[in-house]
Amino acid sequence: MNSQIDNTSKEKILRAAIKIIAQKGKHGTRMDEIAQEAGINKAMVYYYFSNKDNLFLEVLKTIFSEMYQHSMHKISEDISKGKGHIEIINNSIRYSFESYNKNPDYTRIMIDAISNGMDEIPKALEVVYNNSTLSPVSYILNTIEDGIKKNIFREVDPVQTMISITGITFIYFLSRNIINFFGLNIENEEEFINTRIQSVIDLIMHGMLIRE
Amino acid sequence: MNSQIDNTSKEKILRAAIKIIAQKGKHGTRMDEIAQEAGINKAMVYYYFSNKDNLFLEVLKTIFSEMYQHSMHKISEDISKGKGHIEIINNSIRYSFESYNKNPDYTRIMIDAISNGMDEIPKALEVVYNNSTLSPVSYILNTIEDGIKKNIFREVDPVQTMISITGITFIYFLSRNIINFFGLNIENEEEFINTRIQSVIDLIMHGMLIRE
DNA sequence: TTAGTTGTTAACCAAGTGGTTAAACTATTT
DNA sequence: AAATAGTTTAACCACTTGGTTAACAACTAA
Repeated sequence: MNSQIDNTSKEKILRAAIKIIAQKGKHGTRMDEIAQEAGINKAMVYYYFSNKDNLFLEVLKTIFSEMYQHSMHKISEDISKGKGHIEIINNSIRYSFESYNKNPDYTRIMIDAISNGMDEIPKALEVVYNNSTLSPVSYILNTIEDGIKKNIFREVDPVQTMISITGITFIYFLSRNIINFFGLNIENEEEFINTRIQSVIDLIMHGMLIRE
Repeated sequence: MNSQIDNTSKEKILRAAIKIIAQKGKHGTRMDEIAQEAGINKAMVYYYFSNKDNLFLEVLKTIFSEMYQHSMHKISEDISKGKGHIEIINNSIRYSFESYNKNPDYTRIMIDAISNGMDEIPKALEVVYNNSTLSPVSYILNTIEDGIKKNIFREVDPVQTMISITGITFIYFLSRNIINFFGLNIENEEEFINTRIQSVIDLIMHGMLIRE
């Protein structure tokens, strides 16, 4: 109902929870600390979110749906503009980078939830997927499949390629904190990410495109 | 000193800790639970490992050094056998898959530690790196660089490519527990991993090799 | 004005939680 | 056999933690 700045207590708690959970993980996070970060009494957290598990579920729902919507919006815009297969794939890589980079807290929580195969994930994804059968994943998959039919891409396995693209875009944000062990010393991160995007697109396109 | 079955209390605690920490993360793990899993009194955990932080550090050291040694051994064997650039890269991808697949507990703890950029990581890596300046990473890097000079590989950025290879091999083990959201329903995992390895090598090689 | 609903707080509690201790038990050394 | 050092345990403790409660304020509706 309140699409204003939404500075309600509930929203403040949610934002505080995201911040703390990103730092310390679900188990490492204390309800008291969330309340403190939000600047309100701990009882309020229970008033609005019942318990820790439920709060965590709401956090996941928020994260998945926000990230989903960001990618979904941009990709479907490209498709409706009639952009070509190559550009759609390349842009989807860019959008993923944007998304992960813009929301490091979201990314951290996602990694944690995914790698631990948390039970909450299916529930969180329900919210995201229940309105449409379409998703960024299905868009990319269709683009790859169609690109193969039209002799733009080699006969790669679309699902495997999809997984590979996800991994190749995800890895930097997963290992951001220890990236120096790759022998890197990143001074300007924005610049680094741009060269990384170029390098990823270069590798994937040479990997997928038909040789002439 | 004891390279036997090493069924000492200390070793039992370490193995129990790895198992529990993989399941519940560092913060979610209770010292009591580790003791119970190891079948000994909790005080023994403190006797051998002082405190939780130190136990966790020892766990990380064990994991990193075991995984490091496995890859290191296999890659340097290939190099000393005089294998070619392409085969070295392809095999290193296979070895990573083997490593991650054989030790899911290790992989989970690694992901957790890396994504949270834990302070213990540098300390844990010291143990691994202090004896030699060589590492699996440096071997791959050198192979890529040399392959470019010899006109086998395209003029890719070696470090970026190294990161990409890491991501592409890692992603399945990161998302293993929610892989069905990619539209997959894996019945025979061993078989799946083999097709995944093939697909990864195919994509990377087409991405790297010079076109003729 | 008043009665109900919603939002907020300080104080509280039972169940853990990491960590300790003192005593006992078991090799090993002299 | 006695002293020494290493290993193991039950019981303990101070403190934290998720969750509750009862009273109170503030807004809303009649």
